[in-house]
Amino acid sequence: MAKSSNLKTAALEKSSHLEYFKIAVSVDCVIFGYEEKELKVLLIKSDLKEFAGSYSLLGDLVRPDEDLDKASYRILKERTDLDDVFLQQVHTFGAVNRHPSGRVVSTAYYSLVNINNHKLKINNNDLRWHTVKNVHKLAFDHKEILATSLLHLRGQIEEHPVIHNLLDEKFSLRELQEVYEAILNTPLDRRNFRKKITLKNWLVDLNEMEDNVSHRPGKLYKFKPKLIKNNKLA
Amino acid sequence: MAKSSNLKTAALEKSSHLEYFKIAVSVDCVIFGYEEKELKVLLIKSDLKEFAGSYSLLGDLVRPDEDLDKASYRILKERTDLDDVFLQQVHTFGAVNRHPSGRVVSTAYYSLVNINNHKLKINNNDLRWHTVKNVHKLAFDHKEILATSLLHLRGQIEEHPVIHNLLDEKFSLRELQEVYEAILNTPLDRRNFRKKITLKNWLVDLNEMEDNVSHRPGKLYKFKPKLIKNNKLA
DNA sequence: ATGATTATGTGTACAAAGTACACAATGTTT
DNA sequence: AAACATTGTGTACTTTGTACACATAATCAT
Repeated sequence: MAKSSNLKTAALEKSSHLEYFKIAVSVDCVIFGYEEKELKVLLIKSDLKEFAGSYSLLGDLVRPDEDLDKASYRILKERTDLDDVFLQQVHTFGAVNRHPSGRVVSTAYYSLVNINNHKLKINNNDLRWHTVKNVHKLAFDHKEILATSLLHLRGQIEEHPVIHNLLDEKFSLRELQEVYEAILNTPLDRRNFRKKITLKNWLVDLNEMEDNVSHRPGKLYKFKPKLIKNNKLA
Repeated sequence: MAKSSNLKTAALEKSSHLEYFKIAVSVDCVIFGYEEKELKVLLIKSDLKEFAGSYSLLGDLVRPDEDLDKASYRILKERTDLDDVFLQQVHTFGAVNRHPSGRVVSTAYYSLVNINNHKLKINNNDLRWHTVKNVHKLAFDHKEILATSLLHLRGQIEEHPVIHNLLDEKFSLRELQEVYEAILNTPLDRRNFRKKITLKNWLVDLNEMEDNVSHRPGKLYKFKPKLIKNNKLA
């Protein structure tokens, strides 16, 4: 806590502005996953009486000595044990009455994780994956946060290869298309999808085939390693 | 301040989480204007000793009983006396040491105002318009906030008619193009610009001509009123 | 092993949008 | 009336988006 002396105008001197330090800052993480052709989101049963039975996003208060971005990583790490994850700020929600227990301004981050690679700290029924399409009510303003984050995600996947975070390293074009369809909630034309992906030039042909399907196997691809590295915020 | 009784887990009960209420929340407004073919930004001389001589964005702490969005309107109103203004959240900056006097998480908003219509509370030399291109150093992390907001603005003007906030009601296509060129910091082809604008279908031909130019006058246009109304955040 | 089933892999015709580029018309200044 | 400055306009080409059908490869059931 920098205590600066001789400020011309002590705009933030604690002693004279104590009333301003009555707002808490939190982070809410919208953690998207993908499984069985559905876009999922990780939710936890709310522990507040006001929202008994409701689910909410994973959030926590930001510590006074913790960067906002770091707080989002901490929350993700605590909940999923994931260390090296795609995470991006979406929006900050600051309505006065958005939290029943006090004034809390919350910054939303969204994340994409591969569900199968991380069946980790998610053991109990209070913390589990929900199909985004079926999420109708959430505690606090979390429904709005989820909706905003989903729109944000839909914009991102058109321009950036962030979607790789949801898939295994190797995947077929069908699998990739299914992820897009799940996120956009709309069917896509197969030939046009392949043309579009080809134009983006994101993929490497592995010269391997699927071997676990009960029909003609497709070719396997991966994302260009360079793109994946640039994907991280940190 | 809702004091809720019988919380299952009092995640935010003040008494037990006092240490979290040590973060202040502020809003910084990136107020863009346009004058003499240049994109401008409204800056104020910093009143903190650490940044003596530096300029900073217009910002203020958010009051405990004030919505985040409302705070940005208040700041704009206080500084420019503008009431009915385009304002949009950009990003939240939360590095621990971004403010020398304490922990302050700040949410940036950007705004577009017509400089000529609002020569208002800007009387003294500590608060004035600066050409964005010439802004090199700012107090705090405000250079980064400005840069982020400018990128955001560049994205917005391609998709939304927000630019009307910078112009008088009636304008020629040349004037409109000059605003785009100032914001994008690049020259545009006149014929292609006109085609693009025509396709967007944002303008109404007023069947009037410029009368204050010393050359062939251009036709005057205005933005469709419907678009302008949808422009506000409320 | 054969036929039915399922999913892969591919190309063309058309529409929409972006880009590069030049010349005649209109008003002002001298 | 000539020089100047700026408006207003269109075409050819490229790129991107969209609609759409058929042969091929592997599995499954009999």
